[in-house]
Amino acid sequence: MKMPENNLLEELEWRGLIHQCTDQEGLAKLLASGSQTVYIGFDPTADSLHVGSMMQLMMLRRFQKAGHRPIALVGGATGMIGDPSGKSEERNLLSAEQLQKNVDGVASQMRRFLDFGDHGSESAELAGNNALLLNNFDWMQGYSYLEFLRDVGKSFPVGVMMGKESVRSRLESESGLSYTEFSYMLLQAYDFVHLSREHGCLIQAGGSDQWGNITAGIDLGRRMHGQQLFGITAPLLTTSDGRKMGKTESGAIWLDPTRTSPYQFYQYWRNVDDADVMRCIAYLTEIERAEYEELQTATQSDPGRRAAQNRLAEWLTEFVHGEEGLANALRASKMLFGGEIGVQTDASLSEIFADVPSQEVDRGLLEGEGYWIVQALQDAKLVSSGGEARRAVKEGGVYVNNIRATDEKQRLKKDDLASESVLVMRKGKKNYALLRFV
RNA sequence: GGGGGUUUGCCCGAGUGGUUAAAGGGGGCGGACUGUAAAUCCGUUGGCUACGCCUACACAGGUUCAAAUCCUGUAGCCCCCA
Repeated sequence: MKMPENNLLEELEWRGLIHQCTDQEGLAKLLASGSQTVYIGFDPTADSLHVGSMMQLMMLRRFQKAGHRPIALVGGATGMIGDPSGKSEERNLLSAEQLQKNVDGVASQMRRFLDFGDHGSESAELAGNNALLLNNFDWMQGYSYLEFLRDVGKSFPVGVMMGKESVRSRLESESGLSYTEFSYMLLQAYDFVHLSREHGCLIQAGGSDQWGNITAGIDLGRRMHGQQLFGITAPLLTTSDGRKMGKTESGAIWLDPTRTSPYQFYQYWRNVDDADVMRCIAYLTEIERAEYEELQTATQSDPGRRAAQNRLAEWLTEFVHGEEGLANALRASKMLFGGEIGVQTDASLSEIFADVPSQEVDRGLLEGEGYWIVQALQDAKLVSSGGEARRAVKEGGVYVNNIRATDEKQRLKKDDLASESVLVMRKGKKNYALLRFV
């Protein structure tokens, strides 16, 4: 068994990953005394993880690398209830089938972050500090309501529960709080106690929004078994103006390449604001302190180079999508940002423009007098009316195969194709659409 | 139940019989600048194969050569009296 390294907390500290900690000195002693077990819960609200959970997975990974054993707990049971923390409204309940699908999807993605050994199940528990993947549905499903109330509910003073931020804010809001969500805290608290008992897990980590739930678990552990448990939370990954990172107008950034392509993933990080980029590097990557400081200096002295953003995007894309994913993202980025298209093959265009929506149109349109550009823009769905198309051309915002079109009367012919059968239409800086002539 | 007011384009908000497809601002979209940024500046922002035509100012009808602008009715919002 690898001996734990002492500098884990130091590392978390310089990375700014310690937001709150129940007993940092005690925790430091505990971690120094030998390999510990730490857990973080993940909400299976979708069948893929997004960048929000990435931070938590990296946290577990950091523990594992330091010689501790991480438990990734997917909330098959708690997911059925819904955590009110940080939510302004009552959540819709997920169906059992959907939940199972989500648990499976999320579990497979975790393998990139954590070493589960050969099994990734409880049987691997004895093998060093292999990670464990547990589902709280397994121990909650058979727990009767009556028993639960006697064992767990008895140790929960309502006064304390009412004092929790997550409960208070919801009670003050219009939407209120259902009894179901009010009870959520008990379930998560019990998870911690269960894990401490069954797996010797004394530490729970999480985002700062989990503080209330974590401390509830610690209290419960003390009341039920006189056990001392530890909690540590990381700050939430927000932008400098206070919004959650990892969200775009079109939705969350997912780890699943079919939901968010490696190219989009790469682009997201490449475009992170200067004010946020160093925090992203600290929170999400394993870039070492020396390089971190170099990048910080580089960002200050020569922000235009965006050394930090590039490094961040490359590091994360490679970590999540592998070398090939990164290579594709880089290639596509180069071409989509002003690169000349020249003569290509259908195959290579399809690969480069994998994320670009495409429309099929009749090949015959290119014959005779040709395919009117205003029509082409509409067919490509880049504009919603002919007027808008004409305007776009007049404004100089239309490009065919990355060459600016200036004449709204222009007709496209076979010679304009970028490959055997594809035309690359673009409006503005980065709105692409492919037209496939079939 | 009685009286008064209000209703404008994606949003806010001018306009009170005739160059009004509707001032101004916000937002959006283009462009320039730049770092695939921010800020700034410029342009544009109903539809139509389009120097013209069509549809639009809550909805329906009316007056007029002509209405977002006047009249009537319907609906939404607001205020006052009971």
